[in-house]
Amino acid sequence: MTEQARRAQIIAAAIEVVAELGYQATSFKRIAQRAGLSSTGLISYHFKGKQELVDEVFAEVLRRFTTFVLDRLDRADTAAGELRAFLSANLRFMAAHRAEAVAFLRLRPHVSEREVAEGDHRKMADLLRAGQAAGEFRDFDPDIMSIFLLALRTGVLTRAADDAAVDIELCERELLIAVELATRR
Amino acid sequence: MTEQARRAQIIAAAIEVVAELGYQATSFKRIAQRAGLSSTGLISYHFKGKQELVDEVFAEVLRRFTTFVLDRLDRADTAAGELRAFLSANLRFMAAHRAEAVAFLRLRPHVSEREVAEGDHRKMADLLRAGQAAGEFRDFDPDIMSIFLLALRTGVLTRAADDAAVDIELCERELLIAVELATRR
Amino acid sequence: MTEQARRAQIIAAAIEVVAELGYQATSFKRIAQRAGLSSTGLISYHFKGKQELVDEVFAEVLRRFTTFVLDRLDRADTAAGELRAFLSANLRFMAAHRAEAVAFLRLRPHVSEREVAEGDHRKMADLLRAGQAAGEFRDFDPDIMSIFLLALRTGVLTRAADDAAVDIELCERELLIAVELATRR
Amino acid sequence: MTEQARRAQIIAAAIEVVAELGYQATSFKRIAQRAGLSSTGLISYHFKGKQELVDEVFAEVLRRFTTFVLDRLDRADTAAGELRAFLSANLRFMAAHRAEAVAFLRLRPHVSEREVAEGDHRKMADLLRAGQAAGEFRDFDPDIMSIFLLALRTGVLTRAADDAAVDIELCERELLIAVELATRR
DNA sequence: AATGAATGAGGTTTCATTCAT
DNA sequence: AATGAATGAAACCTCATTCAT
Repeated sequence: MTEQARRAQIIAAAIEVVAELGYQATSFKRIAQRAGLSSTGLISYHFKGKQELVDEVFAEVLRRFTTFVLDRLDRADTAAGELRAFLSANLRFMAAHRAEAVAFLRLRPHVSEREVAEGDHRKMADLLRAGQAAGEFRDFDPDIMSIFLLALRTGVLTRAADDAAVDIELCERELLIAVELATRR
Repeated sequence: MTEQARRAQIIAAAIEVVAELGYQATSFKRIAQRAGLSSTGLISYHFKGKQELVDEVFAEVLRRFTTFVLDRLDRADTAAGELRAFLSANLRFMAAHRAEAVAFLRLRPHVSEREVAEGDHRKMADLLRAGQAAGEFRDFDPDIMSIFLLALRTGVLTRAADDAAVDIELCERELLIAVELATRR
Repeated sequence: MTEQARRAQIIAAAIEVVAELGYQATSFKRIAQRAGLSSTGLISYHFKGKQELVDEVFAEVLRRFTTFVLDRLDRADTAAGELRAFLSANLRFMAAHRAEAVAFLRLRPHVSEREVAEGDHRKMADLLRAGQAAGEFRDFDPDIMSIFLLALRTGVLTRAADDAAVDIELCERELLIAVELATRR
Repeated sequence: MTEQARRAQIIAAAIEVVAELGYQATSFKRIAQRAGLSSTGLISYHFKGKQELVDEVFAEVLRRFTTFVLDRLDRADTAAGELRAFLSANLRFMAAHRAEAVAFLRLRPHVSEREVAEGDHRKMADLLRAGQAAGEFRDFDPDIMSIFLLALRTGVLTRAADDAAVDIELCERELLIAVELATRR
């Protein structure tokens, strides 16, 4: 088996275990069992340590998340449209890729480089500034509003992660309305 | 020393440790050191197990949090006013009682009865419904809006917990405006 | 069992294991077996880590070694006499306390503070200087001669540790003569 | 690549690693990294096990050491002269080939056949006996004096290995004087 | 009520060695 | 001859919990 394939297999198993049992209960032993590996030594063979594994798992999830969102962003031609598309895509990711979304939320506090886990803030603030410059948004503080919008994103995802009964489509509709009201000129 | 006093002492130490080092690094050993206890056995003696300790610590923090917030809710005579007071009080709790607030955020995912950690939702939804009945709020889904508002509360607190440089008063002002816009009739 | 007694027991077991199997093969598991402990965790309970254990074991051996030697030093009234007594006592320690002596040699390279393991050099050089000042010794470089004398001490002990057939009393007589010739005025 | 060349390459890397990091930290992994090998399996392929590798590395270092010393022994025409040349050459080996000298000292305790590591003793005793027969040396026990002289050799080298600031030439001069005094008729 | 030593399971990690290719 | 992934034992260490005193 090739290095890349094995790493991918381990990462996939880790995502599942984290999503099901949470970060705390995610041990090398459980990942190895889930992946059908013969020993935990194999994980150490492919990853320098637990932190590297966590970082790579998170990076992989983030990559899929980002790709998913970006794919749904290109059609937007206004800042407000882009913001709507961003929020919609975020919620839909939970519906379409539950395990990854849950793993994303659970791993975030344990990623070694905080920057990676919070990479969205700057981009979001820039988008808001652009929308203000274009006259689409009212005159709020873009850095603070960025905190609000990402808090909404994360909070709704967390709620959906905790309670599978949450109606994500309904959340999406209501969220778009509320954000529109809170940001428009 | 009385049973109650001992438990309070242990809980106080646990709050500090959780706030400083996070849930993961919070072991009986560290709590005992912080509290100046002679043995971790003393913790096991007063609490049935780690989960009970965690639950009680969270309950205690939640009690203080709730008291703090309720104290600032009395004066409100409208639903919108109460909502504003609730949000303000929440943010101010972080400024006034940082350790408790951080412990609250860090313990929440590990509390055994989910109900406890999310007790706010029903009350918030009821408040929103009352406001809608009184014609103060527009016609959103109160359960969903409740998710949003608590997501904002938690997200802003989390951000402030991670980054002490966040200007909580500015957040408060902007948050009240945004929520007003998103909820008013 | 009291803390002190347990530590002493573990240290005693460690001395035996190191003397018999060498540093490399000295694991917590083997020490625990030798001491009749239920688990290696007990060692970690009494010593912060392996390095602390090693350091304490060495310190204990060194203490016994030093006491043994000092007890045989006080009768000397000249520097040359003290030097002879020192060398004699060193060799006799091997004969009288073989396990400690072997452990001393085997642990020395792994002690964390080099200073401790090489504490003799300064004192030896001082003794040599005193002897030169008193006209007992010829005009060698005392720091270098100190290296030679301790090299002789260590080398002979090492030889005796490796080969139990070495006649230590004969070594002692010959060593005193050789050192006398090499150092006298 | 030829078998012999590969073994030599591995041995060379092992010498460096042992000299730099000590025996304990010398793993197949580090040797492979140092040698630029693709896998630790290659080491196992060329050496039956770790012990064989250690033995061969030591044998190789010993060979170079011996050659170096023997090259400087030819000119001596008396036993005393040969002894002086031997000691000088030993100290100079450290100055000229530090890595090999340090590896020699660090590997010696781990060589499987003790005989190899202590091969010098018999030859040294023979030299001493010859010197006594020729009337150059006084009437000491040659086997014991052999222990002393090799202890001096090893001790000084060890000291120089631990502390690069030791002045080897000064040691050499002082050593020759001391040994002359201790052995001459 | 309190102590503090003891327990044993479980964690991550390193290691020499093996094996299919 | 070489590769590099795989193996499984063994290492040290931390943990919550138990228990005799």
